[in-house]
Amino acid sequence: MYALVDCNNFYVSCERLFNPQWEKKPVIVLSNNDGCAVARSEEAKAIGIKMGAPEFMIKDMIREHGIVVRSSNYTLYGDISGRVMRTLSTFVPRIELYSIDEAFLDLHDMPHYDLQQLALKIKRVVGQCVGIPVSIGVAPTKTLAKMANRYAKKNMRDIGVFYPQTEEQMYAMLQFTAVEDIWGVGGQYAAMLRSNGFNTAADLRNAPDDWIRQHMTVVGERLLSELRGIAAIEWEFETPKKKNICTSRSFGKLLTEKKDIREALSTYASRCAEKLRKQDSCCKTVHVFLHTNGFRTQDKQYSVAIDIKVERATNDTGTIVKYASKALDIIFKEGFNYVKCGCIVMDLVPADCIQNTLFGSNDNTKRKKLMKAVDGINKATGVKDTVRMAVQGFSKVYAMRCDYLSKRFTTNINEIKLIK
DNA sequence: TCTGGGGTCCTAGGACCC
DNA sequence: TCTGGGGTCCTAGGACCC
Repeated sequence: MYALVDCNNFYVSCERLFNPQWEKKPVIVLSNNDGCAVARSEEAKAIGIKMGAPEFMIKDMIREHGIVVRSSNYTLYGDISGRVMRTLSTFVPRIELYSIDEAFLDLHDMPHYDLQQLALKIKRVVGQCVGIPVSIGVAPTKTLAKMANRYAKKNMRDIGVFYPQTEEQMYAMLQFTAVEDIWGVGGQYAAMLRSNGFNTAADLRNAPDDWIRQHMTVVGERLLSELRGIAAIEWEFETPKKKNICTSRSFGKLLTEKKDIREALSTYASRCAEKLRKQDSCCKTVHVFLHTNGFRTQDKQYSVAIDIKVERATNDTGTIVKYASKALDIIFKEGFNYVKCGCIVMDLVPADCIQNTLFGSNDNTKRKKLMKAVDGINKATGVKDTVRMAVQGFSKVYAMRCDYLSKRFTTNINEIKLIK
């Protein structure tokens, strides 16, 4: 059996943790750059704030209803997430971290009759120890556990837990779940399924295998199996290493100057290098992209990307920043209002088996030590660019907007909550 | 004025090989 | 009129997730 534990309106719940006066009030959290609403309290949903609604388009609603608005504070959410996950780990032998606010728990060795009680207990303890409300779904496959979780949220709000134990309960859940609300079915497949008469998970469960195979490939085949209670999606207990690592941001304002974009890009490239070192990988390709704002129809548009193969797989900040900078020199064109750029490091290989180059010095012991020192200092200060490449600069003209940012209550000594 | 960021998997089709 | 068979590797694009 699987349990899927999902934190309710996670970012909003994190914000409320340190501002309990926002309980029962409509609260939303915005995406980077204060762009769109990405988390909404139940009250905000009730008012009609849609997922992904651009902030500037819901200004009136925000004012009228006195909605509390927050900028994204990933430092805070990441720390609270860690606390939730550690608490969950105390209940079961194995846990799969699925996202910042979700985890699958392995219940296979738990006494079968007790699972409902166990789920209730987990929910209660997470509430007591961390203060974050969660919902829990229990079922024989991951897809059904996700579905049970959603059912708990929608239909059993006060209990917050759902474990379909009879055929009738299972059928009620499948019947209740529209195809577009199934994990793994997005907008495209949902439209295709509905136009062929499959409207709910109950319909889909009975779909002919070969038809599904033909229209939804092997992904659909697995989905069908999962709906029928036979697990087709495996556990992933240890987080696999990333195959690509991307750092990109929209700029806080439109940029036209190459030097400003270079500062931004260098910062993103150096962040990529850090992430590489964190998972002990090196990259063989640096990919850089840059584009204008497609929403601004009055502007000339330009969107461009380039791959650069590196001579020798690397995770050295200076080297990756240099390649990214070279890429920018190739793709940048004067005369455009740029809105976003990013760096993606690709073709990752383990750091301990790097192919040396035939010519030139392959001894980079000093650079490795330097990077280790840089990472150490930046970690100790809690500020990622305490030590940075000169080219990253100090102007920060590209910096994101975040007008409603909370303190980093749990990770920065200068920002802890004052009681009195 | 103002519209997020970071990933994965799968397939079809082209390039290339013998 | 008629133009082989079989295989691998790579990439772009589409679908999905949070």
